[in-house]
Amino acid sequence: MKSYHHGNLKQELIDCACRLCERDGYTKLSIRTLAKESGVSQTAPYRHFETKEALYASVAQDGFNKLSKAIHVDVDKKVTKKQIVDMAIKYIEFGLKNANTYDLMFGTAVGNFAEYPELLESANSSYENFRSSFSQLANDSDEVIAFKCITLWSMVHGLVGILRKAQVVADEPMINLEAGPMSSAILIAGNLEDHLDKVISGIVEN
Amino acid sequence: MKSYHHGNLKQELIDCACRLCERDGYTKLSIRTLAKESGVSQTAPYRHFETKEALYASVAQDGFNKLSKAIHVDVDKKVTKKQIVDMAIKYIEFGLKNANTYDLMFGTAVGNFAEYPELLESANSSYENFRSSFSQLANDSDEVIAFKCITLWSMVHGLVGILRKAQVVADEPMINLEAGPMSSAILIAGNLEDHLDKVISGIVEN
DNA sequence: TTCTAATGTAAGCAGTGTAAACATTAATGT
DNA sequence: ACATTAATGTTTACACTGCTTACATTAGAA
Repeated sequence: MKSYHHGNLKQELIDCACRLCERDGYTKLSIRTLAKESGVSQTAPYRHFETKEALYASVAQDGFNKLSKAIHVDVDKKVTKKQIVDMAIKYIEFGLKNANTYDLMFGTAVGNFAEYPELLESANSSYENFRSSFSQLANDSDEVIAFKCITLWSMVHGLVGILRKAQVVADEPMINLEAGPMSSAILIAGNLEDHLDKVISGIVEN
Repeated sequence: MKSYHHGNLKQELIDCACRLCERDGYTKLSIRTLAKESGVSQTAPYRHFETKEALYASVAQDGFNKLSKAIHVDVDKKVTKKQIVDMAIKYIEFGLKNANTYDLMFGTAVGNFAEYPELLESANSSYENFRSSFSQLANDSDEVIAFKCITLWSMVHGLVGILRKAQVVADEPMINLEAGPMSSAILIAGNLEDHLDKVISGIVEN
């Protein structure tokens, strides 16, 4: 005995989309199967998402919120370099554990974040996590902070991409990643923490 | 007066696909329009590419070949740090100028390079460009070379991603990229070369 | 010259995003 | 309390997609 109105369809669609996107990759997601999964008609989702891209935007937003939590550093007290390194590792772990969602966040599936204000805010907020940590590390100008910040962000972002591709590009993978839980991948990638420490030192100590 | 057999369909399909992928993004490419563009029937392409992914693989392969040319450094003589920095800049320029193709090369559209041996070889060859340059820079073990190499590659790869997103993520773009020719974007991103030099120093000087 | 493999075509299936017209109900204003 | 409206659902349909199957043509090898 189900009522005509679902009651909480939008959130259920988002949750379901997040699950399916992460499981199968966002390209495999169809609005029709999503609707079926939620027990509504094929076109019901269009009452909540104007286009498929808008749905992607919601999934990406959820991803940025989770990323913010994952890399959060308490900035009440002064931030140490070690905390920055930890943050970098947390970031990379997030990118590897949530690879498909990460694609949605940083790929081209959502063309222009400005069209989705909530996504834009979540993305900016993730960036702000990076920025504020750096601002508590040394007495730099905003400009220098921004540059250090972007340099680190680029590095961890790039590492996520390369570590994922590494399994694929080479006959003998350049870094031997286990398929299993990614925390062990970090261990296997071995010197990663040392290297992050080294390169981050290069960034931090001007 | 056209003959039943096209004569050079495969290469024409690849060329056309490269053009359309770079212009509109690979998601917009359809095999049907590609066939129409080449004046053959809808299903003719399937005689040369088993699946759409196989077509993507050819486009990606072409991308890696172009990348190799773009970043090539003559390794007969000893390589200087400045040459490494130049290579990094060339890489970033390539990624920004050929953004859509770059997505195909490093995204998930082609799931497993090993299924496309020619693609795999081109990709490995690009990597080898990086590796051999580093090997001419200092007397490091293969392992150390590999790690330095991956570290730099990750950084420039990440920069490509972030510089592209930067225009989108923030209200005020973090780095003010011109939409025009990307060489000017590099100029506008201003301190980029300095920063590359700085961070690369951190990598290179162990 | 004949046979075969390579390469082309035609027709059709199952699935997609999304638009338009209509049905039901929750919320709102008097 | 009731009428109206806005929100949210359904039905139907269109144009498009990747891909399969069965068949047609022709280039090249035997």
